[in-house]
Formats: sequence, structure tokens, C-alpha cells
Amino acid sequence: MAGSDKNDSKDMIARTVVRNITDLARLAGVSPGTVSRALAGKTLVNARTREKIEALAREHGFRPNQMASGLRRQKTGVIGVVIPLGHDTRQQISDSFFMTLLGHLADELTLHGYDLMLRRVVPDEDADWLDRFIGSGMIDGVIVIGQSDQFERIEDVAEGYRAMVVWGNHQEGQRHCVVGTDNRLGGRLAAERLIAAGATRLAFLGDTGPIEFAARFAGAQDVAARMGLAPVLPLVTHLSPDRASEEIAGHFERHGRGIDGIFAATDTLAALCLTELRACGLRVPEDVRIIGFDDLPVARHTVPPLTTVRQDIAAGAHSLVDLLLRRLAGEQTESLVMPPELVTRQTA
Amino acid sequence: MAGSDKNDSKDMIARTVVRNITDLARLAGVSPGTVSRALAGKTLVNARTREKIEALAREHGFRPNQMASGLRRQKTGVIGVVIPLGHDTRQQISDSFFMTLLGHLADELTLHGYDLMLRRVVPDEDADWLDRFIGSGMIDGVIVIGQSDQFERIEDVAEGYRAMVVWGNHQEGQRHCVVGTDNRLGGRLAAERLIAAGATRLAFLGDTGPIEFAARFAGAQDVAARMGLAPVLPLVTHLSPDRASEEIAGHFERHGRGIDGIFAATDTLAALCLTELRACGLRVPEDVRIIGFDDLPVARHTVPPLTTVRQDIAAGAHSLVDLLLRRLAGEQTESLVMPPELVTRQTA
DNA sequence: AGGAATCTTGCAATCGTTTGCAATCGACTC
DNA sequence: GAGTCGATTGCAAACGATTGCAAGATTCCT
Repeated sequence: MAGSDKNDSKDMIARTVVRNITDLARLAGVSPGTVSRALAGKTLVNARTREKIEALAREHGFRPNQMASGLRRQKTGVIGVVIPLGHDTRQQISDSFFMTLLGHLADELTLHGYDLMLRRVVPDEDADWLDRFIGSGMIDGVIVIGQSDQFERIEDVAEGYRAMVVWGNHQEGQRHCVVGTDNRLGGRLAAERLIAAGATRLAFLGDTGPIEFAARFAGAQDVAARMGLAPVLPLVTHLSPDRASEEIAGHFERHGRGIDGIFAATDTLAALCLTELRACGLRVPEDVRIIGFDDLPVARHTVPPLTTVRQDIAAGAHSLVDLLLRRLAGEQTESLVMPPELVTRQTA
Repeated sequence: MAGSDKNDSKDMIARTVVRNITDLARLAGVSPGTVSRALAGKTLVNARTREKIEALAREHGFRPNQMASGLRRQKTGVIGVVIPLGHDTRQQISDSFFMTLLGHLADELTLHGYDLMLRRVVPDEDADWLDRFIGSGMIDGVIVIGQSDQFERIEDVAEGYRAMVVWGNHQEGQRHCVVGTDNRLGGRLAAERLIAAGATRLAFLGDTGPIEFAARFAGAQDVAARMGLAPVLPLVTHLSPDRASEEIAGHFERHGRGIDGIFAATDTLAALCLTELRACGLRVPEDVRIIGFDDLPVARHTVPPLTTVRQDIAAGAHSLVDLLLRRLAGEQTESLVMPPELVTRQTA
């Protein structure tokens, strides 16, 4: 009898669907407002009442609807992360560097109680990409990963919108808050190392369009000029492995032996390049020196291990989030340019 | 004068902040309802009215608030993607495989007009991870990437929640809808290839805890038993490169020459393993054969290039999204088990 | 011209939560 | 015992967009 009673009451409870705070309020015999306060952990509610409400909530697996809460409070607890893709649409999002950065961002944001909304956009097809994201009302702030060729648009938006931080290159007097490596310095380090390793005819492998890459290229160019060498030869490629391989092969055919030092825009490209050089029967670093950028895990495991310019991705992610949260809190923040670090392994 | 007038009106417009549909309605001289309908592209509004409203919206850069819209329509246009991390917290999210899958998911979802909300959870610290995400009201459906050690919990949730699809391993009679590779078959293919390449003492490299890996291991075990070989030796490691390297070295020290065929749970591990073998002075494939899993880009560029078992990540992502959307539309869907494919390169 | 049929539009309720304000209830003081 | 002071709680108005219903405006037909 007692058992049956207990079961009945259990069934009753299970049968009562709790869709919203009002349902729960009815069960608890209080008003919706009180439930809201209790669940939000405010001090205004009586301890016993709060416990009762919390118990009921747990029992029914009830959680306040974040949409409604967000609407009322005018904040969502979500940070947008957007990756603008250049012409080279498909690949960048699977690019190892961006993905690693994204992973760290997810960790950092979670740590601070924020969710992450990821959006991949193709600015060429959607000029409005950034405003659309911000204006959606779904996010409290936005982190832009990579400026691509959208520097100007980002500047425009920064004018009227504070809750934005960008990963990328810093330019004298720019308005938007950026976190990134000193790419130009990185380029200099790379070129200097190539030359120290005996190279005299340098090339830059990768697209020089994106502003970060352009800066790396420029840095190498600085050094070549200073040392009285021939200008660095740009070997333009896409980033996606499939296309890049062919393109690299093509470049080698054309410029063949005219090159003895290669600065690759990315470790990924450098790795491809190594494979290609091996196929051509060129020895690294004896015939050709090569140096990458990023210091991704892959750099450690190429043969021979890749000399590269290191970016501290984890620190970058940390700073991006930190600066964004400060901005959300109303603070003014400066851009942060991090120093690159040469990691000498065996390819240069 | 005329010029000044024009400027004034421009300023007026610029000064009038349009925060919501009501503001815009006032400007357009219609009711909020009409604006809503116009912006939603419904046929019910007069063409001229719609144009006027659209023009005003464009002019003021107005976009309807998605939170409010979501609240009213009871759908958000957001799909949650959640990655449960095992004990091995930090690394998995930067694991190349997951990240690649994530990239493809982002592409597929965008294609269908959905946004992607990414969440990384540590089930050990938060038993409630899945319900919490689903119950948040922020997402219309959820894609779980990897079952980790959470098979049971996922099963429980699947009982009462339809809008979920999982990437992982399929088990006879399971309730939740899963997309994944036939891991056991993959394990068999790998072992068969190792044996065909001359190996007789097999080892499995990686954690055998996660259900996908366990299935791969079991597949290899099947073959070893069938061929009358000694059981496959499990060499347990973490996934993160830093720890795995040491662990692999440790395993080699202990089991030294007792192994001549290695099946790595992952290409990443296989690549590390190659480096480690090289350091030990062992030749691949002459002394030791090795075979990976996934066919990540890295597999093509190890030295020598890695023989591996291919999973079609892009197809997987496509199917995950396809099945989820069907479920959102109310359809019943079956799990999808994709066949793995042996890619023979030079390590076995 | 009168009436029916079709288009457009406005009205107001609704989604679920939060929060300022005011009301209620005890307890405590003088 | 009346008055005061906190501590709790309820009430109701937001937040911003959507949508069923009904009214008003057009058009069309005879």
C-alpha cells in the first residue's frame, strides 16, 4: 500500500511535464518570479524555498530557457567566432593552424562560462558577413580569426562596435583590436636564418595576398635588401594540400636550381614542399634550406625535422578571450603583438 | 539649401536608431506585424510595401533579433556540436581528426542555413553534459562527436530526444542514431595487411578504452586469432603528441624486438611512432611494418608515406547533417555504417 | 452599381524569463 | 499593543518577433 502510494506519486510527478518556470512555480506553490530568483541563485529567496525549488528542478530535469533569458537580459552568453575565407574558400577552415586556435578558444571561452558559435563565411559572396553576425542578436561579442582580405571592412565595423577582437596582423594606427604575432619580424628571423645556413637566393612560398602573409614576405624582403641579395622570389600557391602540391612542383620546374632557400608561409606548406623536394631529388638542407611558420605539431615529425618560426597559439587564444572579456566589461584595450620565436631544427 | 535639406534628412535618418521591428514599422508607417512579414519574405505583403520596408532595413542596417524570433518560433536555427572528452581532457579537441570533421560539419550546416554552436565537455566533471546542452533551449538539435566512454548516457538520452546524431561506433541493437566507420572491419583490414606484409607479432598502439578504438583493436584480434598468431599486444598511450612520444619510447624499450607489425589507432600516433622507430634505428617496413587509421593529410607526407585505413570524413559530415535534418523533419532514420578503405602506401 | 472574392494590413496574444515596485508577514522595539 | 524594520514574495511590465483572426481596401464580375 505504502509502496503503491509512493509509485503513484512518482508517476504523477513524472507525468507532469515542466516546460517552463511557470509550471515549476505551480508545482512549488510559488510565483514564477520566485522560481527565477531561486534558480538564478539570488540571495533574495528564503533558503528553504530555494531548496525546494532546486529539488523540484533537479527532479524534473528542468533548465530555464536560455533564449528567453537572453532576450530579457539582453545578453546571450555566446561568443561568435568567425573565420573569413578568401578566394581559397574550402581549405582554410581545415587548416591546421586555425583549427588549433579554435580548439584553444573553445577551451578558454568555456572556462569563462561562454559558449562558442562558429561561423565560416565567404566575404566575396556575402559582403555583409560581419554586420550580419553581430546584428543577429545571438552573440555578445565576436572573435574574428584571420583578417583575410577584409581589413577595411573590419576597420569599418570596429568604428561602431566594441565587442570585437581579431586574430591577425597589426598595422600602424589601426582601429580594431588585434592579437597576433609580429609577422614582419618573423619573416626577418626566417630570412636571416636561411642566409646564415648558407642560402643566397631566397623564395617565399605561399599566397602573398592575406595581410599576415604579406607581412612575413615583407620581413624576408627587408633582410634580403639589407644583405644585398636578390629580391625574394614569391612562389604563389593555394593553401589546400591538393592544389599546393602541384603548384609547388610547377614552381620548381620553372625556377629549378635558381633557389637555395625557401621560406614557407606555413608549416603545412613547408611539409608539402619537403615531400616535393625529395621527389625532385634535392637534398635538404644541403641543396635547399627551408623554413616554415607556426610550429605546428607536424614540424617536429617531418624528415628532416622542420626549422620554423613559432607562434604561441595557446597564448594567442588566451589573450583573444581575455581582451574580449575586458571589452565586454567596458574597458578600453590595446592590441597585442606577440614576438615570434625561431625554432631551429634541421632544415635550415 | 536643397543640399542642406538633403543633409538634414540624412542626418535625421542616421540619428533615428532602429533597434527593433517596431522602430522600423514607425518609420515605414506600417504595423510591426507587416514589417515582420515583409522581412520574412512572405507573400502576404504588397510588393511595394515590402520594397519600402526592405529599403529602410538596408539603410539602417537593421536585422531582426534572432533571440526573439527563436523564442517565438520555438526554434533557433542553431545546431549544437559537442565533443565529449575522456580522461584525456585537453588533447582531443585539437586532434586532427575531430577538427577536420568539425570543419566539414561547419560547411554542411552553413549550407543548410544553420549555425553551429560548439561545446567541449568533460563528462567526468559534469555528468549532466548532454541534458544540459539539449535543455538549454539554444539549439534545435545536437551532433555528438565521438562516444568517448559515454555510450550509456547517450543511449539514455536518445530514449527521449530525437534531434540527435552521433559520430562513432555502431553496436548491435543500439538506440541512438550513429554515423561512423566500421571500425572492426577496419581493424581486420589493417591486421590482414600487416600480416601480408610479413608481420607475425602484432601490436595495437593507442588507448583501447574508447569504443571506436576498442572495435579496431578487436578487429585486429579477430585476424590474429584466425591466422593462429599470438594475440595482438595492446600498447596503451594517450592521444596528445607530447605524452604519446614518451609512452611509445617506453613501450619499445620494454617489448623491443618482440614486435614486427604495429597497428596505430590513429594516423597521428602512427606518425609519432615512425619518428620514434627512426630514433631507435629500426627500418620501416623492413624491420617493423606499421599502419595507421583515418588517412589524414599527414599520412601522405610521412617518410615513408603511411599505409592507413581511410575514413571518409567529408562523407561522414555530410551524412551526420543529412540525418539530423531528416530527424528534425520528423523522419525516422537508421544508423549509417560506412566501409573503411585500405590505402596502401609504403609502411606496410 | 452592388456584392462577392481576393489582397493587405492591423490587432493583440504569445514565446519564457527577468526584475522594479509594492505588498505581506513576522519579529522586534519602546 | 502600535509602529518599524527586514526579509520574502507576488504582480505585471518588459525583451523583440511572429501569427491567427478579423477588418479594411481592392478588384472583379454580372
